[in-house]
Amino acid sequence: MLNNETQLDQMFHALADQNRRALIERLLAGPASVSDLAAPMAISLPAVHQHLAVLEGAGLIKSDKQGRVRTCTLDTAALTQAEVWISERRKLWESRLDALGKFLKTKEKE
Amino acid sequence: MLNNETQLDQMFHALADQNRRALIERLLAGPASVSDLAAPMAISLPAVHQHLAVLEGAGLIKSDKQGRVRTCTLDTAALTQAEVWISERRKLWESRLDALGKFLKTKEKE
DNA sequence: CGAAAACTTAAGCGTTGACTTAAGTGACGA
DNA sequence: TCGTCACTTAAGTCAACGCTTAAGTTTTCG
Repeated sequence: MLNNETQLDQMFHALADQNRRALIERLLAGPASVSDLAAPMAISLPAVHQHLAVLEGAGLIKSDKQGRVRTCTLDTAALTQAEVWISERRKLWESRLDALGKFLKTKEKE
Repeated sequence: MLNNETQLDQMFHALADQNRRALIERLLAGPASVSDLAAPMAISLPAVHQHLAVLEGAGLIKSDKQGRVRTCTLDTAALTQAEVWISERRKLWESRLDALGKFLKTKEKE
């Protein structure tokens, strides 16, 4: 398994592109083939293929080829990892702010 | 204000770098000056400066210069936005999987 | 068999990113 | 006042990105 940091790098990098987020958005409606995914997009099919490779590398989607059709599906395990990273830090910071607020209130009384 | 999409692009892009995440991690312990932030890092001070600019552009930190010292602070408003984007999609997908699971169970009974 | 479908690979091109070193700028402090 | 500190700006390098067009490959179907 890959290093955790590298994992996060790939994940956030994958999410930092509108076209890739659009692909995720489309996949929320259910699995789709590469051409289905490419159809509504303004870019070429090879470009979509490359985006899908990035998403799959980041663990955000899985895909399976049957015959000549590759079907892509969302996989939220990775998404959850990103969400956890963010929420842990947000919470830590917010509790720190709370503590600071209380400290300042205590100070006021003096 | 910037386009929401662009906002997410900047945010996720900012998070997709270990050095920048390390800076965030350090700032969780409280505000710090640019040199404080640069000290434990393996890169040059101008490089840190550039990372801070990216973080600030994404709204992840705020900074204020007093005299010759710039003090940086975390700002989780942006973090929350990223977290919301992710969690909305994860939930949507998971509820879709649940629905699918129920559907398949119903099928089994037939 | 042979053509068309559905990718997939390759090569190339212009842009952006993550650094670096060197050279500023403005604020302290002796 | 003058050197030092704490950045800040500039310029340049090298690799990674996102995209394109062109040329494969493998299935499928008439």
